[in-house]
Amino acid sequence: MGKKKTSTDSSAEPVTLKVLAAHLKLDPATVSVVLNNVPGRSIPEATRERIRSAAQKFNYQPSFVARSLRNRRTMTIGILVPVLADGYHAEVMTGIGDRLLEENYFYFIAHHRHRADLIEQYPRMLISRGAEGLIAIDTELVGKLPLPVVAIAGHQRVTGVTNVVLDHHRAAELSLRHLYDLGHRTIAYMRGQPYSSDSDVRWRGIVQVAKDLGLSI
Amino acid sequence: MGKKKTSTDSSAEPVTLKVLAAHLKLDPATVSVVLNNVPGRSIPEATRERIRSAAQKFNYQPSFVARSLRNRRTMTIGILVPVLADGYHAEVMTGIGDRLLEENYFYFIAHHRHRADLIEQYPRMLISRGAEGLIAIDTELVGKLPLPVVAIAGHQRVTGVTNVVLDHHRAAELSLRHLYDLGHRTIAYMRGQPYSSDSDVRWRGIVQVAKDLGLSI
DNA sequence: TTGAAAGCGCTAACAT
DNA sequence: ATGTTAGCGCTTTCAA
Repeated sequence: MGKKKTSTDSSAEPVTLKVLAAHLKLDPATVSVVLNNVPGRSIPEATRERIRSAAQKFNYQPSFVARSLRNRRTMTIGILVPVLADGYHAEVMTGIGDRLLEENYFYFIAHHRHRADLIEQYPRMLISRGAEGLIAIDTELVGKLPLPVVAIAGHQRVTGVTNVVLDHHRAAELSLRHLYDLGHRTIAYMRGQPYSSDSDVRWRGIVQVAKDLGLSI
Repeated sequence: MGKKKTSTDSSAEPVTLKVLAAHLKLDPATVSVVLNNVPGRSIPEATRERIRSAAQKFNYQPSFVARSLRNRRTMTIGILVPVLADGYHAEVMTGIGDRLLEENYFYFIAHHRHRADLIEQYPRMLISRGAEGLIAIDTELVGKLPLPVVAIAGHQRVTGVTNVVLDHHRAAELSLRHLYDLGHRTIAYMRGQPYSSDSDVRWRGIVQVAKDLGLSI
């Protein structure tokens, strides 16, 4: 094991597109094009192979932040939840997380312990961090946010029932619309527990909106 | 409420530093300097106030991705966990999350359900996403990663005990070192449950390394 | 078949 | 007291 290296390899300078391209004596753009399989570009298979194996060899990992900045897509969702250690919420999060990871999304989780200041602060932070959508679990968001929000109420208050109906339809609208905009056409919905007060109305909202969008559930 | 606006405000073009500066007839750099309270720059309080109130008025939210790219700091940690719906792990995550959020860190969580392919894949994805460190809860990572890793084993296997000791010291080293590098000097450590097999050795590792670094716990 | 240029939004040096 | 320049790492026209 030659050279000096810290025990964490933290000395290794990251291999960017640029260094990779320099090593290949090609332009970063070309490398990018190949690695991303951009269609409609004629590049000989030989070159492609050269590039791919170099990427492999140097263990090139594209920078998601750079890509996000350029593409204006972060593939990131923000999740708001009162506490993490709640069985029901954890199940919901699991379901959400599964779908998200499958779709190459990651998510930030922020738990607020019902502190009003945090409930107001975190959404902004999540937005600032590039969240493309918010999922609020058992969390009453204040004000309208400039991005799609899905509200999942675990312990629905009895008061404000009228809003609940609205919220559910709205949530369905927002969530499905968002996924729709992302190009998804087949969407799984985890129906709530039968004993949960809002499962039913939420389900109806989903079905209704799905029909409007011509989606299959 | 004039103009047309969608119900989600999704039509609103994001207010960047540039548009803010343009509106103020100042340079983006100047605005940035003021909003970030960069020391050692003489800018009249009047101008500062103008900038600040404009930022407020337009609800300017700095782009974390742009900032991350520029500063090479993402303020993001990756957390690996088998499943979310586990009481003990949830508690650990809560503690971690609390500290992280306090320190303005956010975290990605990836749950792998012990699937080997995911355990190998997720760390790369997290790194690619800019995670500055990884916390592996009850997760046996494969190979050395190019970033600080803290391993927290919930269900410690009886075999491989020798590694456990090493791992704990290493974890302590890595985690504390990482926080140390970030400038932290006072660090809270959540000691494990007394009945957990590895609480003790882990604690000793922490204490030892902390002493080496001259940290207070 | 490949490269050059521009720019996402931000900030740190270096002018003015 | 403020502006200009450059560049983080990437991708997308558009040129060669």
